[in-house]
Amino acid sequence: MSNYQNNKALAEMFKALSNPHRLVLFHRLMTCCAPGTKCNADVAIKFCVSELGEGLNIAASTLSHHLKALHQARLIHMERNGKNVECWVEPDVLKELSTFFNQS
Amino acid sequence: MSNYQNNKALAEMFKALSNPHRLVLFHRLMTCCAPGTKCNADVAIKFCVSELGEGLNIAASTLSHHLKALHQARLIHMERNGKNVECWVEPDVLKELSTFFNQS
DNA sequence: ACTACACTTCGAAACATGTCGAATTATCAA
DNA sequence: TTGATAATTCGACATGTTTCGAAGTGTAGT
Repeated sequence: MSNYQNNKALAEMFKALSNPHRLVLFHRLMTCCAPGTKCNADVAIKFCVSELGEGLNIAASTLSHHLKALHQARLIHMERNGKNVECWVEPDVLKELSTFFNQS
Repeated sequence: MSNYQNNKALAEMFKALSNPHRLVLFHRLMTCCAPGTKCNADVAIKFCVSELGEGLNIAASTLSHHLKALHQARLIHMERNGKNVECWVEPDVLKELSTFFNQS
């Protein structure tokens, strides 16, 4: 985290994860593999926006706003597929964040 | 991150790290060992409040406010020692955060 | 007791965030 | 082309954050 840009980018990731609703959304995308197995699949499981929001009891506009925030922080990817927009997490970002807290 | 309390506590940690100034402060405390060596010392290096704020160009009251936020999020420890207040990071919290992003 | 130093609390100002409903855009199917 | 479904943008409001200087608290030395 030596340079300023990196610090700013990291702070923006943490800001995106600082809201309980967004943290749930990210966690749903993050735990892409079967429980107990190591996540090393090349193809991440994708969720569409409305699927992700299930059980959260927030308006669709709020959900969209939160996912945009996660996307702008470069934590998740989003891609339109027909009527839906699919969201997923690339393993790279998990590795980056994991090693940040694990560094010497 | 299955239960609600854990989610809330994690979100509060990320909120504390979401401010660039606080992230710098935390990082200074976190990188307690010599560069390139694994941090496995039992005794964390401690900094007093004013030392931590060096070069950040923020008012003492702002610095105090930020450290309080890190402390309330359970990211850092604080203890008065004479005129100074010493701050440090316990390795446990780094491990917790590292494994969160590394989980299956 | 007085002073100096380190830090915290308070009050205020500017700014950012979370949330909603309504309106808008995008896509597909009939 | 019309309608249905999925998602986003907009405007508004309440609430929270960042920051400062001023004032207050705690500790050590004179």
